Amino acid sequence: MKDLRLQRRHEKASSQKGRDRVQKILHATLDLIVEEGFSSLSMRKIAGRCDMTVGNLSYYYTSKSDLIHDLVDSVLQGYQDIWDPLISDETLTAEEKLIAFIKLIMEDLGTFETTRFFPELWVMATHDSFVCECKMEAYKKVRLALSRLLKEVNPKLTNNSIEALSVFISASMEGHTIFIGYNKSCSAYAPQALNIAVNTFVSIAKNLTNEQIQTGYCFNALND
Amino acid sequence: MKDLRLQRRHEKASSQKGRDRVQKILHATLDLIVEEGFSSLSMRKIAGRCDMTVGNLSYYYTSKSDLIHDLVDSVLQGYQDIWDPLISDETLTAEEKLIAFIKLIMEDLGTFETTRFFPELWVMATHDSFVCECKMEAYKKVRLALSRLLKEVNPKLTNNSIEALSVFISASMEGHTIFIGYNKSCSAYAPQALNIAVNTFVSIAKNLTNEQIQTGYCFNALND
Amino acid sequence: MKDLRLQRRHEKASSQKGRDRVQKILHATLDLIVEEGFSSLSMRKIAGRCDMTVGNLSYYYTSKSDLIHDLVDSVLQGYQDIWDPLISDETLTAEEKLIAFIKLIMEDLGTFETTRFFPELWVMATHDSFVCECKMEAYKKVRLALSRLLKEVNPKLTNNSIEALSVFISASMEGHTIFIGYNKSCSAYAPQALNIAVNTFVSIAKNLTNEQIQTGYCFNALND
Amino acid sequence: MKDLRLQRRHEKASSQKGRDRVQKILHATLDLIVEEGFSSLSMRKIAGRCDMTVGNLSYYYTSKSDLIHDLVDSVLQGYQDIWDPLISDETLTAEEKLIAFIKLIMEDLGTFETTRFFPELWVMATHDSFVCECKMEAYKKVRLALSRLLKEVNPKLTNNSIEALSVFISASMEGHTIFIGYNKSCSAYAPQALNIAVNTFVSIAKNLTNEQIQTGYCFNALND
DNA sequence: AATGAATGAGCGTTCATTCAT
DNA sequence: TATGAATGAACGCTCATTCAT
Repeated sequence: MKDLRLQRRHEKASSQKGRDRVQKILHATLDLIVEEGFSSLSMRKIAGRCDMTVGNLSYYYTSKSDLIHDLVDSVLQGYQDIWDPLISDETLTAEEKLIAFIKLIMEDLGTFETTRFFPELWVMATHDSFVCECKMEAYKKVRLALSRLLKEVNPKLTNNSIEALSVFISASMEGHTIFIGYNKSCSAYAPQALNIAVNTFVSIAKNLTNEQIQTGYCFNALND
Repeated sequence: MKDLRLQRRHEKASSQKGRDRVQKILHATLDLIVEEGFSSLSMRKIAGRCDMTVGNLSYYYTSKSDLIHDLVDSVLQGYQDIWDPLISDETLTAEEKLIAFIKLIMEDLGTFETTRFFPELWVMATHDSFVCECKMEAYKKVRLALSRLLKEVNPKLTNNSIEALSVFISASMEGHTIFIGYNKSCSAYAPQALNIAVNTFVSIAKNLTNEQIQTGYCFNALND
Repeated sequence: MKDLRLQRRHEKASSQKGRDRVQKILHATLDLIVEEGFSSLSMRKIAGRCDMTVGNLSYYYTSKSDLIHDLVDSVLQGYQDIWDPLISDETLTAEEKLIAFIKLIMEDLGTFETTRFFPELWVMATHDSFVCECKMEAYKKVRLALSRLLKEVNPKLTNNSIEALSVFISASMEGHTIFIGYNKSCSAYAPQALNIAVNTFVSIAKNLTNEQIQTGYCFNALND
Repeated sequence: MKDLRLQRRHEKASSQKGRDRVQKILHATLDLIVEEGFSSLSMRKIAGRCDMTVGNLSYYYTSKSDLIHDLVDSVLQGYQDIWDPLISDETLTAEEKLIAFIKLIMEDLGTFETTRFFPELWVMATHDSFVCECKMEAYKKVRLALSRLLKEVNPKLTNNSIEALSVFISASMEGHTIFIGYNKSCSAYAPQALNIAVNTFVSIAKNLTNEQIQTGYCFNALND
């Protein structure tokens, strides 16, 4: 996630210095989460990374959860900024966009930051309703974009089927984080996994029927 | 994960009382991780749940990580115990086993404990090499079982393709934890996701070619 | 050790309040070691003596050993500050300085703080390399000063003999700590011990030969 | 102190097994003190060294201080057993015994166990009256033996002068522990220190006058 | 004689937070 | 804006001791 911009509209970010400080804090926090995990994150460590005192850090963020919330919001917005141009690219067909989107996500999830950040996010979201909200919103946007593409590719599917398919494709891609993510045990299979993903997702987008999605498994339904 | 048995061969488990205590500790620990998350787990909380003193808890587990390791090992073994009978069931064909296995996992991942435990496990594994080892071993066994079934279903695939497919299917299923897991935002789509999963995984198991897996996406490759 | 000044150049000693606090902490720590021994010293006791919380104490000294090291360094420097003026006093002859130095040390070792602190230091040094280093350095300086005086008093001695003599005199004096130190069982003999020490050390400084030091005991060697 | 025998007349030492156990405990305790210091000694560590449980250790020694007291008593008695034969050896003159005694002590203090144990003893004695009593008694016996020899060597000295001289010689020798003891910074000077000690102590035993001891330093008193 | 189990206090350390300056 | 200082609670862990069996 090289291009991740943590741009905040923080209240203390009125002056240039304030904006810089907030940026520094957010980057330091993200780095620490990604390197050492959320569970060992502390205000002291963040302040240390920024060469500031704890007291001063408290000036910018009244509480730890304030900071976490701002960070999560900011990081997820950063991803949004990467996806958006692709989704709204009018030079591509729906299928091309679908393939490009799959590639984008599957490749991003192999980067160090994404591999480390998202599992932390999933856990944080379980125990923090604000983070949960942010996470849900972000994933919802992904599914919405996906749904639009799927609808175009296979107009016969009902809205419910489309949405179910979006969930399946999103979930399947995200799941790869912990298998072919950065330095994970199956990283070697990342290229093949991408191939399988593209082939599979495009194929089911085109061929899966409402009946298969809603009623269950019909032997040989897909391949005759 | 209703049947999860945390049976430990702990050194202090020589007497009945010792064995009971260890069981109680492991269950309390699992409950706490599942309810409040690993990052807020403390020896004091565990001891409190077991109506024992911290000192006494320390008698059974010298260190917190000792306890965590025993727990993780124990929980993952519990899953093994659920999968094993199915994998070795000789009354079913490979395809039937594959379908049953997919169902087993997709349904289990909707239970409260699994939904909560696994994301915590993924995070723990990132920062604890023993937990990482356990996790990898457990997933490896799943992929091994999967690979055997896939080989039977589609003997034309090379070992590398088989393994890549195992990774893809495992990852795709695991990914559903955070979407259709217990009380997650897409839980309503759990039945459809299962249908899609079964249809999709069986289909790609049968029809995907080595070329598609190894070389990339060929337009219309799957559906003509 | 009445004049012992625990002047620290501690990082937290930038403001007056910080400097005062650090002083208070060091004094409290020294007092506790001297009264109750190093083995029963605790951060809580130190904080209690200073009317501060443990948390605040930790603000000044990140770890217990940090504090101990600063203390030891500081105390030993304090002794240095007492000896130095005497050693460099140009109004006295070497013999007069030697006598004055012996008196200074033998009398100091009868004070409560010295009697109690040094045995603790010897033990600490055995199990803490930093303390060991400090101790060695301090004693080395004493022997160096002693060696210079001895060389002047008896120029015929080789450097090795001089140093051996310094070791002997230092060791002999230090050993009195546990016999004629404050409230020790032989405190009553302190005046006589001082007399013997002065007479003996001056005598051997003047009369001992390289041969006696290097080769061993020659009957009647000293007294004819 | 290779020959150190820790022979106890412990109440539990009625049976052979009981005696063996007590021996094992005492040796383990001494080893731990010598290796890691009294301040880090714990019942657990002792029990561990003896391959017994804490509970069983408590059967032999009701409390930690019980054990320490028994150990100290036992160790000091062990030294006594080494000195006694020399002191009562009737084939030697007083001066020869004096020299032998000095050598015995100065050489013993270079052994690992003595170097480590005695400083710990000095510190323990400061904060434990029983240990203090034991230590005083042991040193008293040394001084008594020394006094007898000194009286023979120099009958003109008054009892007070004799005792003062004993204190001086004892203290001087003991002080060498922390300078030329096992692995100490001046260990290289051990041979010379022994030479100086023998020459010096024999010389002052023969030549020091009551006046020098009681009244102070008279210039050139010793050497004309 | 020996074990396993338990207690309760204490340890050094880290923490988020607060606040005067 | 920024610092230094302080609090009070919690952390994982070790300890001597006790006691039923």
